[in-house]
Amino acid sequence: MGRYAKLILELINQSEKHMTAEQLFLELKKTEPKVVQATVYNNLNNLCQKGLIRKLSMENSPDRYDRSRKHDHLVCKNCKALSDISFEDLTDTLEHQLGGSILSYDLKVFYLCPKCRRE
Amino acid sequence: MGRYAKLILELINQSEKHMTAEQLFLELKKTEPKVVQATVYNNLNNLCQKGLIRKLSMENSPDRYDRSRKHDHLVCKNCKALSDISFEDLTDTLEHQLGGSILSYDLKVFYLCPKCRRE
DNA sequence: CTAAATGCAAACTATTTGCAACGAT
DNA sequence: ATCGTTGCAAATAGTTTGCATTTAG
Repeated sequence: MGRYAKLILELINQSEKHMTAEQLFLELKKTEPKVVQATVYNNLNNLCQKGLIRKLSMENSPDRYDRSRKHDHLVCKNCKALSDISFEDLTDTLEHQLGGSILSYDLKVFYLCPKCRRE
Repeated sequence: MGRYAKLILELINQSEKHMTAEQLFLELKKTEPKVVQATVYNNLNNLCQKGLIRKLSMENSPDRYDRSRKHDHLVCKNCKALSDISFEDLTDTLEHQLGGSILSYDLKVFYLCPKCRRE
């Protein structure tokens, strides 16, 4: 695994931020001024393929990257703020209802974050 | 509501296909040869805003459009085929676990479709 | 008559690709 | 020497925007 791949993986694992490729690039550039965007994109794709990180497709905004550990997401409908949350595992329930086995699932729960609720 | 908006809405409501903007454009063009892509995009955005249709953000592929009626999605991890499904409503469970109210949720369940399972 | 809808071209954002150079094994 | 990694520039895909024109109420 390349130098940048390691650093990018650390950035993703050490932050709660769900950064976009652009944000990761800017962050990485602070310590690695020579890095270019394409390298970040390439590394992100490699890491996804290896299952080391997870890509989150968002509506009307660039993809964000997240740890690969299984968990769900809470998304503020208003400001789009994204936070990790672990709801009870639904695999059994879903498999039972489907009548077959599933590989995984992606659950985004929309709500109004405390800040937006006060408006 | 404009002429094209109505037709696009019908296309989405009458098909199970979860078409992309491009596919909808091509479909619409069969009967309305003068329509251009930008118009389709504009109408799709309008319809989304009015809550008449739903946009599905997919990983590594263009957005797809779907009926707005609440339901979940089954996605084949292999061929990306997408089908509608209604799992039992989770709102109460999620609200209970979250300890607060939610607006909605988006659930994508990944599996291998019958065709891909045979390989 | 007016506001909304459309066509068209250009702009834009996010991302990918090709290729040459580099670096570590 | 070889192969994966990087930088760079150009290309691409998907989508949006500005503006003049047309259409419908």
